[in-house]
Amino acid sequence: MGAMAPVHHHEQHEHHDVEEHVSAILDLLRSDGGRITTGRRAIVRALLTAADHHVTAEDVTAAVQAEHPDVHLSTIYRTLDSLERLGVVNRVNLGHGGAVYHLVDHAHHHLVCERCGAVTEVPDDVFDPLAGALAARYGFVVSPHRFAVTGRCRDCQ
Amino acid sequence: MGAMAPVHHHEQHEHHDVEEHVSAILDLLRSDGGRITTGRRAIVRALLTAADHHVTAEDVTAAVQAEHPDVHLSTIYRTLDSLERLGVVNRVNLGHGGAVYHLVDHAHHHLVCERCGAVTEVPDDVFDPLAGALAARYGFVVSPHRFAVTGRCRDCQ
DNA sequence: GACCTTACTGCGAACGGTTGGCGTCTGTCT
DNA sequence: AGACAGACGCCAACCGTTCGCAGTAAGGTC
Repeated sequence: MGAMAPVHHHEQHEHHDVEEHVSAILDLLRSDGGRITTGRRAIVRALLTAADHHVTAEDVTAAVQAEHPDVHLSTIYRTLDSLERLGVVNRVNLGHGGAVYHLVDHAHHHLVCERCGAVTEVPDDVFDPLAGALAARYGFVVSPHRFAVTGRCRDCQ
Repeated sequence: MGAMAPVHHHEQHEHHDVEEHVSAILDLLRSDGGRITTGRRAIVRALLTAADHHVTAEDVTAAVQAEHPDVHLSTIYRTLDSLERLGVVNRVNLGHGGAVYHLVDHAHHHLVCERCGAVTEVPDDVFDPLAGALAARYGFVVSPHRFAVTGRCRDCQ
């Protein structure tokens, strides 16, 4: 059995991880004086299992409402807000359309194509020299992952 | 006389420059098939004489309406839009509140403090290494001055 | 200078994303 | 179990911006 269904085991394992992670985040929420509701649990789960790392409030709403139709949009905003304050997610304003959220441990910056709208993730280290220079010259500490760089992607030159 | 009122002369000179600059931009607008109206002239003048380099559509509206009260907000948006297409101004989304516009020849990037909202201008060259790295690694060409970097300014650490 | 085309205008309504107030409900601590 | 503080659904308002409309006027052409 073990050798016959490794993928299945793997999925179980991932599922287990997700639930554990969900609980950890909810605990964080509770230890901050917050309360745990089914809505919040679903929102956190949606964040952890999102196909894309960049989800809009609308994306989260769709995922959550698939299972819990009466979780209201404003609840999603409020919960995402709480999660951001707790440092669980980052909210990034990509400039066009709504903001996107992603987990802080998916640390990266964003390149947004002003033509086709494509979002490219780039690792932090590309920005390190810039961050260093800004800190040294201006005393300005860049907030990690809070901003997007606009330009033209490879395909849209 | 010349030695007695240099400032006055200087102001006259600046004023002359501004009107010349206004005309140059309006000519650009016309040569693109556009038309010149008192509203547009006032909008361009407002841009050129703005105290701050970063003006919101509201700022422009206030300045324009001081002299021409019936120039409508939507006209300002439309004109700023045209000017951006012509490459006269850049529109920058600072993330909070409205977008700001500035002349392209005031080339700079923006550091926005997420705490106090202060905007620091930084010269292009600080970003050159980053822009080079993004172009080399991702084929991504950064749009000059279209984005803002979020973080904490020196006073808000 | 009159004319005609077409762009620009003021107006106001609508948009999209987000926030706020309300009264009710429900976790959580004791 | 009871009490209190959050969180909830609902929905209206918010802000910056865009759009459609009908009217006006700029600027090339004769």
